[in-house]
Amino acid sequence: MTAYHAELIPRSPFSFDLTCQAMAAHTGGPVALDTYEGGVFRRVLSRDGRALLVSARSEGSVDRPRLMVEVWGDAVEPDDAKWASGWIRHLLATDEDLAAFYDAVGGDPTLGKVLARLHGLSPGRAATVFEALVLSIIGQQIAATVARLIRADLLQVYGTPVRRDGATYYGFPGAETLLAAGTDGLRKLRLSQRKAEYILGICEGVGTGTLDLEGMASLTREEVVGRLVRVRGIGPWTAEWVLGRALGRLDAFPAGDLALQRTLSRLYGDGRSLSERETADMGRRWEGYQGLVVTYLFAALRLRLLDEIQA
DNA sequence: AGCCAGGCTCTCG
DNA sequence: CGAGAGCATGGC
Repeated sequence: MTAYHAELIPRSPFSFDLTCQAMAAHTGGPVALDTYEGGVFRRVLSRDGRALLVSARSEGSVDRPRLMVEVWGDAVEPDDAKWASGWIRHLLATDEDLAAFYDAVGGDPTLGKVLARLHGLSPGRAATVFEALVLSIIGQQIAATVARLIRADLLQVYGTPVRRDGATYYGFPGAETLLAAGTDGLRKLRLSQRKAEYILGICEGVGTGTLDLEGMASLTREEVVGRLVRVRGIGPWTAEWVLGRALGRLDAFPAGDLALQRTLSRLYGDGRSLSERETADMGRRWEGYQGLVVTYLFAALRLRLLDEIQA
């Protein structure tokens, strides 16, 4: 096995550490899709039927960011390094203009403190819409800890394993694989009957071509949400979540999200829990950047920064 | 033990 | 329209 490398220069400011931590939080667990250990971000992706391990580490700083990307695996070719670099740019959203975001919303004193603590955090993305969708459906309603356990089983049972230095990394299973797993296979992962049906329905649509998920990148926000919500199992929360997580839309805003409602209530409300409508109204304060605000609030929540910010 | 989790569909008024 | 039941499972 050999490896090839490529350099990648993100737009400044860019915090490799914060961005990778957030990625790992979204898809992590006992077995993770995006892993971040010892300063190395790793992810298994397929190219022409070859499962390759793509990794990145930082060789710069937040203000002078520079990443070294590596691609490793069977039958890897020099040309794969550029391909891997393109994926890291997508996954870690390395060319997002964070400075413009800070200018636009930094005037808000409460939010300003969050931005300062998370300077350079970029809104990382899922590799595909399909992946974001399946993971979102798994995460619907259930506690985050339970979702992590189910994700781990999904990867271990149906993912594409790549072994390196005694560790195993998993690529996300394709629609055909999950389709073959069937209802029984998915239920064994502790998914409800309905969630299994939702996921299989999506796999079927992807397989037959009636559901073009990856083509949604070129559509407007309204078009994407409109089409997604028509799919069984996808409601407003999932559609907005996928819009932000996979398509990188900075204005995606899952107003129905319980954790988001609680967080906004804590920071801006009177402690009373916010309704979905009130949450959506509040999102308009940050028109155009609501999704990025959500990224920052959830990161602050995970890192337990809200207590000190509130005080 | 019972209630709730980073929702959605279906049913019923 | 809006409201309510049911879903699976692990934590508290």
